[in-house]
Amino acid sequence: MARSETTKKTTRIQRQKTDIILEAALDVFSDFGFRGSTIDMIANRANLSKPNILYYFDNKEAIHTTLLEKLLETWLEPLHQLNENNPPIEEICKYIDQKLNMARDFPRESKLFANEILQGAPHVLPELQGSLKDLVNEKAKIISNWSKQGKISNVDPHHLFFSIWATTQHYADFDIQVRSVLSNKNIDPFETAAPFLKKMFSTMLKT
Amino acid sequence: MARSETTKKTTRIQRQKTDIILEAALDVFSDFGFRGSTIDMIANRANLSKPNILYYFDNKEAIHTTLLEKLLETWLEPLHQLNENNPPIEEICKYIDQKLNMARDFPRESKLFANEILQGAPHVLPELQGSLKDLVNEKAKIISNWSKQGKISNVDPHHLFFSIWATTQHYADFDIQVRSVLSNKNIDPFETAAPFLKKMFSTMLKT
DNA sequence: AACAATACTGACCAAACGGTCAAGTTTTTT
DNA sequence: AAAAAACTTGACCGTTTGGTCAGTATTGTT
Repeated sequence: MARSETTKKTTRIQRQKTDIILEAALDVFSDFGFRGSTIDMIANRANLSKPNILYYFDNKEAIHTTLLEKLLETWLEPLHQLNENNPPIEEICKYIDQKLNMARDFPRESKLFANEILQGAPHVLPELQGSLKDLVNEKAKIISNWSKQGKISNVDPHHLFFSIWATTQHYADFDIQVRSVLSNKNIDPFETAAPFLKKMFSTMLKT
Repeated sequence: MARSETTKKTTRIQRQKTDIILEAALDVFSDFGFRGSTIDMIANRANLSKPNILYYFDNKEAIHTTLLEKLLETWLEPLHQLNENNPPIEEICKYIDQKLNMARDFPRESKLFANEILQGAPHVLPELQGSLKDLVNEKAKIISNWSKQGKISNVDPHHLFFSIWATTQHYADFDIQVRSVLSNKNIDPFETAAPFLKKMFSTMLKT
């Protein structure tokens, strides 16, 4: 147990330093993956000593786990908002916008998550099979209902979600490839991706 | 330089052992990433001793680089085949099929590539900015021409490619997530993904 | 001011890891 | 069959890395 956890009350310094460490760790982990990152790298980035890092976190994995837990909450939030009673295509487009904005504004979180899934989700597999699966199945029913009611075309709801995740997160996770391929470096990939994706998905969903 | 490289002729044993090592290394690297893999892990998987591995390859990075080079060739092959003179939507669907089959049949290669790009493409950045960019731009012109000729709708060719890559590779790279979310474990994600994706892209491209 | 609680660090340790090498074994060549 | 070439490995080395700890400094409390 980290020494700081032995005290009951969380002090001002504990909150500050914990935040600084997590911020630095997100930088490092998202760039180099879990195994590619060292506590020293995190310490340097945070301007703290290595033992000081370990004063606040039990070990390297505890930092990683804390980041992943925080991430999962915010990651699923947009999907929670999908509302059956609003116009279907508007709702889907809103979801796409939110996911794409997250890829743009939180690329480190996206990469951290991608790294975790690529390695077989060693830390978050239970969550995938639990809360994520439940949430997706719940929202998949909404899509199915819309289809049955003739409000949108007939599509496999799961593959619809997979495609939205894949296409939006791609701009964060494969950023280096996207920017390498685009000849005109002044174009912001995210700005041009938004209308493209919304057009693609809404065209498919139109009856 | 690896001792085996000092000899001019490549012997039977050299070819055999090199293949065995690369096969084992692909297993390991795709599962744990470059930094997460050790030469010992590769040696165990290959049923060889660590020094024996290093008899055939200078160092760990040389194994990795060899794998990436082999990978890039086959990875780009399907795009090379995109032919301006065939029916556009058929050609795109054929490309989607090929990419999806590669994700299904070579998931390790897909993960290896994803890992490399996620970390900022430290080993293949020149290729991304060179041959990949050139190839994509060449094929993007074909898409543009089809659009101008009214054969397909107006779409951004680059984002079209990004979306095809993202959606097809997603089934290999995020396999664990896909399977976690799907409630019916008997469904093969790849089988149901194929018609979904072909429908999505062809609907968007129809004029 | 004095005391206690919290925060911090230099020095250190053990394990893991990439890589080397001398010496031995197997295969190929003559 | 003998010599040469190619192949293999146990033992070893230096570095990196995760983590510990005793002691010091800072902050908060009375």
